[in-house]
Amino acid sequence: MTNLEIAWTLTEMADLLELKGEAPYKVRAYRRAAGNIKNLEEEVSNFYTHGTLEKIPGIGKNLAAKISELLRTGRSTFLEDLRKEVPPGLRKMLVIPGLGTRSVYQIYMHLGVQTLAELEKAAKNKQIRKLPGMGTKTELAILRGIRMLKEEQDKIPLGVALPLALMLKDQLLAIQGVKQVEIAGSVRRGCEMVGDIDLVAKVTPDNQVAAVMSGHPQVKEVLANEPERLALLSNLGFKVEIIMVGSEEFASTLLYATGSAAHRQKLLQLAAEQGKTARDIGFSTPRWLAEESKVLTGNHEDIKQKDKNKTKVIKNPGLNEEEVFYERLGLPYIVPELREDRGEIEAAQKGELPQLVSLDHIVGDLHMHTNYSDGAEDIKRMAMAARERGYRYIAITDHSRSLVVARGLSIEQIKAQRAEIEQLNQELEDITILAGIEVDILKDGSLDYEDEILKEFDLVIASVHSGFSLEQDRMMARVEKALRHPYVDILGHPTGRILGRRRPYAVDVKRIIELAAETGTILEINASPDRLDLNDNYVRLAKDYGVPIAINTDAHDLKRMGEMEYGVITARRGWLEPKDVVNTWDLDKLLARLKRNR
DNA sequence: GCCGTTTTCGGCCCGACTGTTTTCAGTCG
Repeated sequence: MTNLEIAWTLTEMADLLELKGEAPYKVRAYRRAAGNIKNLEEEVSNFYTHGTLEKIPGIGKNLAAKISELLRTGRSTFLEDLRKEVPPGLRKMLVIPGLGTRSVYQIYMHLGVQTLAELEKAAKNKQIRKLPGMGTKTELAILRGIRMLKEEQDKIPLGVALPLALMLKDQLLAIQGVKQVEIAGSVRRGCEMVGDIDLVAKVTPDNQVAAVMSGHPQVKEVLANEPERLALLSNLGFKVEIIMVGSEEFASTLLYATGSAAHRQKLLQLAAEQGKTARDIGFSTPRWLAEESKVLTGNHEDIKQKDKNKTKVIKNPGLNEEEVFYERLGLPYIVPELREDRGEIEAAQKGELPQLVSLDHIVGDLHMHTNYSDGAEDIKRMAMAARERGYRYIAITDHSRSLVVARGLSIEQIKAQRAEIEQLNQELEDITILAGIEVDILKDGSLDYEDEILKEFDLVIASVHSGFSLEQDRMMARVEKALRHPYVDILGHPTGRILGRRRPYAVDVKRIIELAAETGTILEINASPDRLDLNDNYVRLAKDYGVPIAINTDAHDLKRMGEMEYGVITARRGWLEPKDVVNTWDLDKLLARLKRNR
């Protein structure tokens, strides 16, 4: 059992215990344990083997016993008993903003509602407002929340899907008869939310993929087992699709399975314009998808069975061999992140594809928290970890005083932190620490410290952390005031969305981008895979307006500094080049660009 | 349920906002 699976199991226990009305500190202990395990570098099973589970922070005697049972048997009698007591369907309702455990349990007890469908029905039938402490507003919040959930349709964030896909890739490579594996589909394109995980494997006819993967400990159910296609449902509820083909079909299959459908369609259209058939360019629909694609694309020309004899055999097919298909259309290679039919084929034709930013270009991280506020590590450890990543600078940006939950900094703490940073800058070589702050934008648009304080920082990020439900006029006035502030260098997570959980607050993002351009404010791509805020489309718009972007992790611990990758993927999907991203610049150039120094 | 003692018990992130009430419980960050 993987750390992620254990963490998810503990989280389910926490949810069910909370629904049951258990003591809040007990519930929090489960959640903390889950969080610690999720972030753990080492496998929990190693601790188990050595009998040192209780060495893991937040794991005591009780939780160690529960984890031992999980690792020994793959099951938990404790959880199974809990599920009998509290219907697991109630957990999904907790995602609805405004509905907490007390309300969900009330609704269950009074109306017997156990699923989202039943909840929606009860709300539509005006049953909710009859319950004590609930009224029409709650009913509307429920219907709104269910609408949001329906939009997501069981999708999973890239931050969960990508690590899983990489792990599966490694595991597949270890199976007899597997020569190469690549991730495909929306994961490869870097979409922020994905429906399933697609992998394309180059195999020999006697491969053991189906046999091994069907019995895999993380597989809950085999959804389809065909000669060239294996569809699985994982324990965590994700769909995984493995396409198995021979060498000569690998590249075309990868291209096909990577999509997007719109991009594919456009390529075929271009081929037709050039008087070529799909077969001419070696881009015929794979057999395993022939039926499905009829529905997906409605294109009947190209879905005839592939004639292997007529397909040009490509030497050493692989990732780069996808280039051949583009070449045959007279195009340069188009990377997966751009394959969305958002003008990439036209740009390729004109030789105007962007030279996209990549992780290698990133030399700093301008948004991170320490144990001065709600981070887990001290400044030095964050700085050393950044240096190990090859960064040249970081900005420490803890929370401001209004954010009490996050232990926002008092004026005295700001001074103490500044002194410590100066000391560390003397001590540490090859990295510069900037003394920054993530200052709250208060409800009236004023900032959480006076200007005399703000001007002392090297860099200021301004973010909204309260009053999310202001209507658009007031919210925009608030953000505009912050953008116009002379000491605000970066606007943090500009829309405030949390994927699958919280909608963006009521802002006009286009207007924010215009204002950023006007005021010289940098906009953030918050790289946390829960946020990815700005998203790819707005990033592209910001680029069009010439607004520079900072890709920041907002890390609260060492591990999450690694989430830079997701921010970079989002930047690439937004067509950004290194020049558009301020934390690819050297420090002098960056500092000179800050509003305060201009 | 965990942790760290002041070592077997008491503290653990706390205050604002919202929707429901008419004094407050629940939710959220």
